[in-house]
Amino acid sequence: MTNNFHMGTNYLLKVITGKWKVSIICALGLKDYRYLELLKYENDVNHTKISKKVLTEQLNQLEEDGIVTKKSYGTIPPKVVYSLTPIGQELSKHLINLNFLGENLAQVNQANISFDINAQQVKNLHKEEQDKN
Amino acid sequence: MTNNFHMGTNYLLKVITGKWKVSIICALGLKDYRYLELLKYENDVNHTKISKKVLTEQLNQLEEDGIVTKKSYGTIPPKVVYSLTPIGQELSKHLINLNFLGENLAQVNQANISFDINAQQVKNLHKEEQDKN
DNA sequence: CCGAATCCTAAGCGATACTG
DNA sequence: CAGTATCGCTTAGGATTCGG
Repeated sequence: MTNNFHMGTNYLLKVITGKWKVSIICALGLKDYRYLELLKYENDVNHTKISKKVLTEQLNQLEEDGIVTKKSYGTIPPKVVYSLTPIGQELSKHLINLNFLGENLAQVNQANISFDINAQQVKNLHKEEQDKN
Repeated sequence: MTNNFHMGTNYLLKVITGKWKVSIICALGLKDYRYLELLKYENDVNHTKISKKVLTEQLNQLEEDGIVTKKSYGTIPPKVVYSLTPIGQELSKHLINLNFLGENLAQVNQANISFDINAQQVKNLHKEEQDKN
């Protein structure tokens, strides 16, 4: 065992670090998605809002890193379908395996396992409330 | 299977996201470390420099998240020893399991798997060169 | 020897508006 | 439908200095 026995792990972590990437990979592990369909799914399952800009960013990075592929049908209106590469499929299985350990840890830590909303989003919620009045 | 089958994974990822955390966990998986000893180890194995502030931050977060524990001997000069919790031990095994997949992915992507140095560090290297002249 | 305090920069994320 | 472009806020990480 060399000194660098964790470098592969580190690289992998870098590839999947990003607020929505795990969620995206796990979603695509079950079925392929079109762009807006995926956007809607992410919003629903995580009970918060992901912007199109960020979804595009994360998908592009995952594509660049060999986790997802996209197929564009040259139609109008456009149709683009995202799916996992073989290695992306394998990764999604590993991620789901980690879920049990993560839930276990969250329970020990008495942590809230749902998605966080940040300060800016709280401000916006406040603003929405005020705009109603 | 609920819609939230990846939330535990996401929580776990959040806990281990941080430039040095994987490296720290894997190191402590092999043996316990004192503070400066760990600092030196991280610098050596990653061929770059980790500041004491950041090491302290990451250790504190890992402690708060139930991955590491520290034991202070009340001596002068101080002696503090860091080690993994049981769940931290389990985590380190999972991380090492991911190493193969990560190396595999890096090879497919023809990516350089070593630690990156960032723009600021490049600037500092330049500065050092210039200061010699 | 083991940190805490301060200051700084770069990157990530989000809201919103616009386009082929 | 599937994205870009622009802007602003927040956070992570690093350099450096000080303290018990």
